[in-house]
Amino acid sequence: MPELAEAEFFRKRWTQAARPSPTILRVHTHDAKKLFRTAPAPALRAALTDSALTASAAAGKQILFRFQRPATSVSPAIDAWLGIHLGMTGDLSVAPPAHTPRKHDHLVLYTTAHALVFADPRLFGRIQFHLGPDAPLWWAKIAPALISPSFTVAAAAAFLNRRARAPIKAVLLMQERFPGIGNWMADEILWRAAIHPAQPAGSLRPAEVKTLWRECRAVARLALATIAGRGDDLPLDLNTAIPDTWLFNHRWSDGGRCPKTKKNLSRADIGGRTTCWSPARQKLRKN
DNA sequence: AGACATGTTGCTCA
DNA sequence: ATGAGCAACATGTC
Repeated sequence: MPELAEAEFFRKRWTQAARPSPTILRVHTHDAKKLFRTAPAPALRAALTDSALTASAAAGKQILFRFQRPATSVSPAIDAWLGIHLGMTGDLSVAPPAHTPRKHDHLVLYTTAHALVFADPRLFGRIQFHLGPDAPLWWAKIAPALISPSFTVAAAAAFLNRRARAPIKAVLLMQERFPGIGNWMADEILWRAAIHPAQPAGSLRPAEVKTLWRECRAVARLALATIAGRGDDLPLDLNTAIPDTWLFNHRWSDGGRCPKTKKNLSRADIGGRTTCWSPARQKLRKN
């Protein structure tokens, strides 16, 4: 599921649920080695048990939760960080405190009021774990957010030049410069910017690069405003949340019409992903 | 039955 | 060394 706005939605959902009773009484981990590759489950369980969820953040498609436990006469203080990447099918939900873990519930944190559930059927997600007063190194190295002042048109232009021969669609999916953009956001951005997804990144004119940069920021802002919500526990239904004036609800199957031109949309594999665009407004330019 | 899926990574080849 | 392209990962759904 998750691109940047959904990561923020899920972060809020867990954080909100933990607000009244932040202490984790019990931790369930499912035997999914793949998910816990860099996070030894026993150490994670030991650190999180009796700790309180005290802070959280989302960056790109990554989510980070901070857990703290003050020192007592019998145990030292704990400062632990839980990183979650939701992959393609990951989901953070909130269940009653008596929740019995289901087949794909790989991590469940129990408080007095709730069970915080991480489920992921396809196991493309990642769980990371870090001990210490500072956030982990991998978190600090995530590229600047699209909506931050550090995401400049110059930085975007330089990156496009470095990836000059790759289709612009593939370049927008690169997290090292466009954190949080996934398949549907990339298509939405290119559609709004009126740039053909197969256009080589290095062939964009300066005005097009600027438009692309502006639409990256606009779509990131709009997606956050439309999707991230307040973290309530209603199911996240993007088809309902996202207006039909976006490309989003028209892109999934053959036969869709462009909301701007009313002409037929095209679909093809570009940059290794199914891509949808409006030929009437996104023209491939041969140099 | 078969195609397809909102993601990443590790491998090849240029 | 760097970049481009692709298979692989694992499971559910249409």
